[in-house]
Amino acid sequence: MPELPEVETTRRGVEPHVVGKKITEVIVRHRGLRQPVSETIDDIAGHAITAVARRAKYLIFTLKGAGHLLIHLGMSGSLRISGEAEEFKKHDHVILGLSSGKQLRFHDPRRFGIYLHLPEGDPADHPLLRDLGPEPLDPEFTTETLLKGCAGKKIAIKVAIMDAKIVVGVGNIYASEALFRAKILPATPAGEVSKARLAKLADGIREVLTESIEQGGTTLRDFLNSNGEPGYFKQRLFVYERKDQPCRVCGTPIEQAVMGQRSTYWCPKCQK
DNA sequence: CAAGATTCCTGGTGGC
DNA sequence: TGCCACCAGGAATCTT
Repeated sequence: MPELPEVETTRRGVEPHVVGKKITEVIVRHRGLRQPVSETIDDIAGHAITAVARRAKYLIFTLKGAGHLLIHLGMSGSLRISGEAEEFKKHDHVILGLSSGKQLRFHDPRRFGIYLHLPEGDPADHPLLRDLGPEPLDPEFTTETLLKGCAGKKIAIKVAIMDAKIVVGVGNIYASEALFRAKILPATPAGEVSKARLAKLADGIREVLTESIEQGGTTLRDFLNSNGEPGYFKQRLFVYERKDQPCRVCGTPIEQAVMGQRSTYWCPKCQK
């Protein structure tokens, strides 16, 4: 489900409810995520949450005196603040009771998510984070880094910008959207896109992610923020899931094909 | 190596 | 209405 804007929306929604609060209780209702929920997860009870950060599509909770929590929402995960009296939903897998009396619930029907406790060390050194590429909204993401990532590559540019070693956070929706904004056909081999066009693409990636965050992310089917509300960026999508519908710029029907095993959308007139 | 395919899992949708 | 095939915001791990 969630790409960078949805994860950032979640971070911003959750942060004010958890920072400064102590974890009073840990309830694990289903351990079987993409990796099993950490065996040491119960040890975080009694410790306060001091910060909530994001790296790529991961959320990192800093726990005073108990290391960090590393959470990934996978394809269908969400974090929600709820009252302790609220009944558990079917796929509420991990619940943290907070000193405010509220709860932070991790809900994930498909269980592709990750919920790990890192008792010690710098989370940036964890194998899941260690080899990640640049953050698209940080200054380290430049035309040069994108050029370096694409150099010599025969894979479609659309597949390349979804590769977390080249740039993180760009998932299937925003890959198509960024290419539309940069007027680049998604099937173009990554190594054949000129530096000038990669500069446009870097701009497109930054713009589409920033605008989506401002709108609270994209709700296609089931994404809800930490308050249970949808994101409003869907109405601003130019191509994603708009096969055969008229291009919002030129009216030409939007085309669709599978690239890198994922549905890809583009306008055959606006994009070259 | 790079590139492509498969895998984990549940739920919603559309065709018959 | 039921059944079934197919598809879905990710990404590690296979095979080719």
